[in-house]
Amino acid sequence: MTIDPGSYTPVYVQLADIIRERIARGQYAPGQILPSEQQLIQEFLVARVTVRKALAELKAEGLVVTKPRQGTYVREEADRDAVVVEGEADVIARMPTPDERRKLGIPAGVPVLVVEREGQAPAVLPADRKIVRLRCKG
Amino acid sequence: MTIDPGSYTPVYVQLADIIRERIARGQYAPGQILPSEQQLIQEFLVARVTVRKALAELKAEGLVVTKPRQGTYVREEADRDAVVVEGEADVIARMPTPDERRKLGIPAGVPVLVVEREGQAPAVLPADRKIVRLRCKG
DNA sequence: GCCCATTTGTCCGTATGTATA
DNA sequence: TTATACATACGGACAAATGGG
Repeated sequence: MTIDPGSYTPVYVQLADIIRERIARGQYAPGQILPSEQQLIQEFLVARVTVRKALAELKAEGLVVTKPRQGTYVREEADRDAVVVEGEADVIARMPTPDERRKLGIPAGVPVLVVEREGQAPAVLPADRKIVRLRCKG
Repeated sequence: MTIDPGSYTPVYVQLADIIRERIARGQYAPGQILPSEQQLIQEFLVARVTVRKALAELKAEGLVVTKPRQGTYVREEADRDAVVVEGEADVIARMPTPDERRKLGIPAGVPVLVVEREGQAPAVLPADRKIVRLRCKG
């Protein structure tokens, strides 16, 4: 897997694809730190902005998280608690507002689940830690 | 609402906040085109990267979409079809893979809903056009 | 149909700040 | 203290497609 600067596919997309593939293969495992931006620059011979753009893609996908002045890590899947819904409900998903991100501690690239039930205020759940489970009585 | 370069809040965050506010107030309405990057550069006296970073934030939030060589538009909320699920099911949300984005035509900043049912392949639904409606038989 | 200005996309270089190890 | 690492922000350049006249 290598980068072709002459390709019509942007370099940062090619780079993101390569890193995504390495994560998928387990070469970079969950919780593990990725090579630093400098190391990626040297390995693939691209500019820093290009590396950062590739990493930004992976962040937006929720695949990695970056800790300032430490590094970029493969996101670990947390165990997700089930929020049990009995009866009727509508469930939507969307990206959180900045306020919701702060209050719920939601990292970049993670959506929220919104559960709407008759006569109740909508519940906003961080999708990396919650799932909605429908159960019927009987 | 103006930009303070001396603030500890990054300029691009301040700019994103301002534009988000204008969208919320309806100054920029759904479907409407935002000022071009050049216009934003001149209005707020910042560099182009800064404008682009602010717009990237709003894209990641699903608030705007950009059409290459045309402009950046306030995303219009489409009517969402209800996918009715009866019986037991788990519903999760996550960002789509690049493959899923292509196949389902999902814009940036829009998650997918995944419905998992016993003995069935998971259903992957674009969250900007679908909602999951949970129902119990009876 | 053709030309041209506009607009976003991509890519590079450089500099400074600041927290971490 | 020093080196490392990411974050922010400035600058410039070229490509490619759209849209208006």
